Amino acid sequence: MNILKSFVHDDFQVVINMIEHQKVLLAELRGIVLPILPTDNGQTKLALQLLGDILNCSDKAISMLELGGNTDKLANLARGKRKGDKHIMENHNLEETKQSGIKRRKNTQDTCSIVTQEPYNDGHQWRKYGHKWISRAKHYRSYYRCANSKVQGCLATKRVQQMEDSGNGTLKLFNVNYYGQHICKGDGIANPYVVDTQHEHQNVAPINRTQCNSPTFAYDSNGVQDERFENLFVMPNMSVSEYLTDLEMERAFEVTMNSPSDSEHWMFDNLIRCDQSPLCIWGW
DNA sequence: CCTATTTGACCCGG
DNA sequence: CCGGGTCAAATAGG
Repeated sequence: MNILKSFVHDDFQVVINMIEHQKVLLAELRGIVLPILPTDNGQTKLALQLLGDILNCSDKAISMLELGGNTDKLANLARGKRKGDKHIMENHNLEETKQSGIKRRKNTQDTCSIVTQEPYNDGHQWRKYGHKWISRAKHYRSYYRCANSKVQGCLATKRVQQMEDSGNGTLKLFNVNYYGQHICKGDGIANPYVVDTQHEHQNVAPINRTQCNSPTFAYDSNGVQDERFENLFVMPNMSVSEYLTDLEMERAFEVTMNSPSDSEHWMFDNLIRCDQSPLCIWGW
């Protein structure tokens, strides 16, 4: 007999909420620990991996609870496959499997992707030039290029794609892919303010995971964060996604990217910068 | 009126 | 042929 069957819907929801809270606490802990950990250190990497594993376990637990004790689905999930729900696994592995799917990318060099729970400001001003429904991802994908692309010929572009949510609809993940380096100077920076994450991290939830195309930093399915993004923070405390619909979240992304007035609400990476701009997300 | 965004069409690689 | 990336005309908003 499945013990889960004795749970009613509300019981599951309580547990889900607890796990969600646990994730938030873990994120806060991560924000506290990361700045004091030495970089280029094996133990630091191990710690990051463990944190990622814990988050991953939480996500899986939530997914299982979302299935509400359906033993068949649960068994399939445990085996890593779900009948009639193939797209969910495909979405989950979208970034890994897309290598063969991506076509006609002009500058596939200097790519970098960031997965964030919230819209975040990367410090650059972007102009949207496309918006397309991606069938495999079951969400729209937005295409942006640097606002200085015309004036300064900056070729930097980015792609914002909502990923599958955590299952209970309250956690929306966005995968932000960057292509090409910024060659623009100054004007493209949407926000001149930089919050010192070394001192402001107490109340923020750090980003979960990142990915870069460097061969030495292959994507880790366990969510191990690239050390170059250790201090990339997202919106503090509360989750915007708790209040917004998909479209509103999309809009929030756009507004955030272009609204300097929101500066005090967002934190930026203070490590990942390039020569051209103090806020350039590139650093290599 | 100018600028930014939206959106359908087109292009291209697999 | 299909899916994904980009273009550019139409539209919205200041």
